[in-house]
Amino acid sequence: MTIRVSEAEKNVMDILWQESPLSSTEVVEKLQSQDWSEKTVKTFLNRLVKKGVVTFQKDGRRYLYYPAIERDEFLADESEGFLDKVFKGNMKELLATFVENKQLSKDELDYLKGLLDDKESKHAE
Amino acid sequence: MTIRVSEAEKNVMDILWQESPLSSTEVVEKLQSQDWSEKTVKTFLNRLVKKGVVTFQKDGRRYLYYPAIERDEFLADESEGFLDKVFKGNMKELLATFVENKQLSKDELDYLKGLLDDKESKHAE
DNA sequence: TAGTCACGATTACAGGTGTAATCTTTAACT
DNA sequence: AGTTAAAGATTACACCTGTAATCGTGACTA
Repeated sequence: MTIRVSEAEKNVMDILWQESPLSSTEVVEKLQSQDWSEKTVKTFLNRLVKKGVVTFQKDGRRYLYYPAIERDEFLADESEGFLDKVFKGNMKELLATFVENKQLSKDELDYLKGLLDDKESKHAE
Repeated sequence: MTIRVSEAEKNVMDILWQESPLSSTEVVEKLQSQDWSEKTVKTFLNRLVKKGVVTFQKDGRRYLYYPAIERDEFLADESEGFLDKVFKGNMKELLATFVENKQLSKDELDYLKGLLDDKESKHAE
């Protein structure tokens, strides 16, 4: 089940998660900031299809691509892997690192507190 | 400055961060659970030295290895990269994903709240 | 002192990744 | 209908990674 999407490919997925289906040309356009050759982007689309994380429908001579996995599922998966690999599963240390090293805005702090309160109340149940 | 340590190599770093300096043989022993050949471990040590993240002192015919980078610095770096690459810098989404998907113990929740209170008070200053 | 052994250095090799260029096919234009 | 341009398919190629095996050398042993 472990999804294997490389870093560069991830940028392509992000585009498709934002909007789909898209033709390869459209994906290329939306990735202008990456400064990749059109060929490069098409290579990634191809690889993503082979990996089973992108599918397509034919539309005449071209394909319309769309993601075959959910963004949320993917993020959860990546996060789990990161926690395990970098922090050896130590959630407290991970959270501490993020909270310590990035100075969070008051907004972000409050948001996080809200999340925690939610969780805490579920514990109470 | 961006540190580049592969996943397998990271296991070696973890050993050295726990205790150093260590001879290659000692590192191999401490990595038994990984079920790697001794040769493999030595390859990693070599690569880590070439990457400049591990150094050594000679002790007769063998080397005593120790980390050349701080664990904290490394974790902060990796975390920053992860936030950017996977969550495109969206800290709130990252936090939500972790807090939602892993069920935190009451202990972890309290710990985290403590951190937040600390931070919040600094905001007030 | 000759042989062996253990250590680091060098080499190996397949699969993944970044980054394209070239090939093949076919829809579309003249 | 013939030509062309664009789309996807295939091929390229160097570097990184996982996973070792082999080489060269100096230290230790019989």
